[in-house]
Amino acid sequence: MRENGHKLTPQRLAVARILARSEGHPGVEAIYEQLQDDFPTMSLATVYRSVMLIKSLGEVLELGFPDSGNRYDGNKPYPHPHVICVRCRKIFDPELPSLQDLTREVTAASGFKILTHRMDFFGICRACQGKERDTDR
Amino acid sequence: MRENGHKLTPQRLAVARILARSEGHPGVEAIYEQLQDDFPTMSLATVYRSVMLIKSLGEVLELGFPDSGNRYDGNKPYPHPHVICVRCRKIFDPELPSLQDLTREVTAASGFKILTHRMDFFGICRACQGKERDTDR
DNA sequence: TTGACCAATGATAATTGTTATCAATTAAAG
DNA sequence: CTTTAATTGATAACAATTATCATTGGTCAA
Repeated sequence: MRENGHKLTPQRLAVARILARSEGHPGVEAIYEQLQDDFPTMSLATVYRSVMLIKSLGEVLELGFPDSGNRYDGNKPYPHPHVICVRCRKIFDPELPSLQDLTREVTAASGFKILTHRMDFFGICRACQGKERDTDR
Repeated sequence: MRENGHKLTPQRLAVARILARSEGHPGVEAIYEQLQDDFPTMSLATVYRSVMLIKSLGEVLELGFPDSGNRYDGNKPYPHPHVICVRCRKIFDPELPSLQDLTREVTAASGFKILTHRMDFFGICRACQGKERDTDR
């Protein structure tokens, strides 16, 4: 990761590293906690700023949720569908061949110049389906 | 609109009426402003509470955005795709035949029990494409 | 290598959209 | 009408994020 007129600080490097390596889609708080070992004095504000910068460089995809913090995907920093477990909050990336057809249809149906999109499916993951739930008792 | 153990107040009626009649997808603030004529003393909190109640009755769809207030759709209170203009913030409902295939693929690919979904396309609407933009000068 | 400058940091205040609190009001049932 | 619990209005509290500002520290030129 090289910079375009931005200073390369240890803090930024650390955040970028975490984003690049995380398989699950971490939130700012999760990133902050992972940094506690190596950077105990690092401010939460710096985590926000670093993530914002990396996002502006197009190296991370931001997944905003209105009721809970944003999550970040550093592995596929371009729009793609997500499947989210409403129980354990895990996020998966499904392969959806029909997606191509759909985006074509959107342009045709709306006349918009489409810039980006957001596609989230919410449900119960296989693991959580296995566990007993409240309604069973 | 009848109630299931909830009192029918003028405020709730007014909010429900606005939600049912609005073609554009209004936010709480927009609803609040429309109410100023008939209910000048009505509290913003009551707007929030009324919308929340109506949502819990399944009569309105909530569209949450992390950076800007939520918007509401009282005409189609079930999950469906939206096309949103990033310039004027207008929201349209496109017809997307491929949607059926896509939801099938999600279930197959993820193993999730899908409960709901959220599908937003962001771009520039036809009207805003016509207007000159900053980059032109 | 050193020094200076300006961007970045840390700590915290401010902000925004939303929910909670609570005394006063009012819809609903008798 | 009266009673009573739900609802309202006003405002405080809240959570996630952004802004502020004095201090620190990368970076680059000498």
